[in-house]
Amino acid sequence: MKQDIRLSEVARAARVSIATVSNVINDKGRVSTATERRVRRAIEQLGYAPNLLARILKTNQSRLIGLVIPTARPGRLQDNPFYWDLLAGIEEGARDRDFHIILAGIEEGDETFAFVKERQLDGLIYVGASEEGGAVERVLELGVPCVFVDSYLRDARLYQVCLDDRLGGLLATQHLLELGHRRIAVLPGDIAPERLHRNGVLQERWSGYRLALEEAGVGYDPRLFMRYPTSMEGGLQAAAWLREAGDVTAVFSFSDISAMGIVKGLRQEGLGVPADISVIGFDDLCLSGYMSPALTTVSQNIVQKGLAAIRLLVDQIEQEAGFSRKVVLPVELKVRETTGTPA
Amino acid sequence: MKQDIRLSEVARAARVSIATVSNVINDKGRVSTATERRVRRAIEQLGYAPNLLARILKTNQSRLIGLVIPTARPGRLQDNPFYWDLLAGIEEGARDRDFHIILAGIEEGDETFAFVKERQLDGLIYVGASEEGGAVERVLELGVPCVFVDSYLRDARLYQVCLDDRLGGLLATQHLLELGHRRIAVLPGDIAPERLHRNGVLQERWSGYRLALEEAGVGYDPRLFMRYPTSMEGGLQAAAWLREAGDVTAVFSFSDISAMGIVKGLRQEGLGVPADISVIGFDDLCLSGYMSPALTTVSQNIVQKGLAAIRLLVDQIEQEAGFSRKVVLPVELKVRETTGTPA
DNA sequence: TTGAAAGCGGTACCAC
DNA sequence: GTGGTACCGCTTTCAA
Repeated sequence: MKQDIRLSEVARAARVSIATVSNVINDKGRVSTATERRVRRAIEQLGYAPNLLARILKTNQSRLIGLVIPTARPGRLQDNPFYWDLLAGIEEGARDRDFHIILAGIEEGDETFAFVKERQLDGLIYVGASEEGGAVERVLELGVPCVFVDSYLRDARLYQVCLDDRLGGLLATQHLLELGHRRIAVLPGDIAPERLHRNGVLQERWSGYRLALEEAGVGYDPRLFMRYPTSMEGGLQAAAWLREAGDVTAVFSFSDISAMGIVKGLRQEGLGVPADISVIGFDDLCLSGYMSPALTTVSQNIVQKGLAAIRLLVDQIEQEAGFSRKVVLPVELKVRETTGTPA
Repeated sequence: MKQDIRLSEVARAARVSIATVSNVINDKGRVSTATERRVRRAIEQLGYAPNLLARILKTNQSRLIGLVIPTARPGRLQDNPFYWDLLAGIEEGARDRDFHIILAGIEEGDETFAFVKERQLDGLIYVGASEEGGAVERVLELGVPCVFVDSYLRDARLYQVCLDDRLGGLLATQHLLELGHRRIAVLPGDIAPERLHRNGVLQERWSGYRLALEEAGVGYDPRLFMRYPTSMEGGLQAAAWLREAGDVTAVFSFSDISAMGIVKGLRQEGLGVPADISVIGFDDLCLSGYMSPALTTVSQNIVQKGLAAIRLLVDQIEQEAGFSRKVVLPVELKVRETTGTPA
């Protein structure tokens, strides 16, 4: 659709030059009150809306932020309602600061990020980036402000938003220990123990788990390390394994979604939660508190996460150097119904 | 960030005019194979990416679609994971057709939709529009292709994607009737019976409910009409009411999210599901099948919904007039664990 | 205070 | 086939 009304027509209607109209629109000041009023009325009457594209072409500021989300990674987006909350926070924050969000689902392997230059994006929020595959390097090469959310990046120069994951791991494990559990299985996700250190988030939660164990003088048993995908399905598989294990009385899942699967699976196998096995998750999805039984979990404010990401990004874009490149959000233990004293 | 490499530099490197480079880029044909190769190599070597904004300014085609989502309406977005699935479908469809999605959370009351003209959007997908407040009229005035998803619009000229809601209502109710239930409560949402006709989706599901009752020769009792918000919280309230009602043996909730709340609430009140009361929902969220007990529901393919919306929109944008303005997606009854024979 | 005019980076028409 | 050039709609010097 073509521009129906443009600057020149407003100018004609107000009997001034286009430069003056432009000055009025951008509040440049140097316009007499009388003319300004004339111009504003003309704008009003004609229902003029400026063409941002033309403006961007000139100013190189698109006020457009790309939200980069790897798709088709099993156990991530499609399966995890977590992302909806995050998105809500990001959109809201962007709107408040007069930015728009452009959605970019990508295949991490072969994405060139051409759209960033093509559409002159002001910045990027990259959710769940991984260090592998080189996608992150390619993004950085673009030279565009970028914030990584829930990514597993060890480079301290990058802007990141994450949680106090270690504390979360600690709190969850301590809670189970205090209840009297000693055989506490752990489900980080679909990852081998020796690769845990490459994944910041999981590594931290893991450290918290180990730390709590140590403080309590409980030895760590590597056989209690489970490896299943971060999804409802993965939780189901973990439940089957738990049943075989026999002596495990509690599980710490690093995500609510798989914790839900575990609870579901355990019950299907005829085991009681928390009667036979206690389950604790991580995330506190909007649904977690409403399950039956309600899930005990480590809570994070996901909407806050989105807001923080936007803030960090906009500060970069507008050169307002923030103090820190990494925002660490707090966690909170929410004790509900899936944990109890061991049988 | 300023354009690092532009057409003119590619032209210089390839020793041709910018017009020729443009012709190569846009596959206009009229270029000799030799020059084309030279140009392509220059593009490659310089890492040139065209500036879409400049192109759009000239061609008026932004290949950008606005996804309009009313925010802050309780019981909608924030609370309902449903939208995440929808979004995934829309983004995927858009990507396949080389469009990008720009997210626009709006307050339905006072949104002017200025961003549509400002950013020269090619089209709009409006999720959950309501006939009230005049937002729809304002959108239509823009003269931009538009598709309404899950909106309650009676104007047959509008492009819409929805479900076979009536069939869904019919199937759900028939299922309960066949199990032997006679006192079947219904929870459409936070809406009065006399206003139901203004809301296409709910009205249709309602018709299905009434129809099934009629076919089975079961009289309709208006006291079984519940009115609570479409959210987990609303379901909880409904559960409290059900307990008071006493003789109700089954409930049909028009959304999974409130059905989950009902199940949760009922159990808290000490009632068994489905032992005392059967519950059936509508949506089939990704989590619904994994709850304990798993929710019986009317299933819709939400991702398909997103894809259909994009198709309908792109057909409009590219003038490929489709047959029909309204796409009605199928529903399917998924019998799981929350329904059974009455006590 | 106001206006004329030179771009921003492309597209497309029209000569050659 | 190829190149010159007039726009697209706005911002921004620089003069008047």
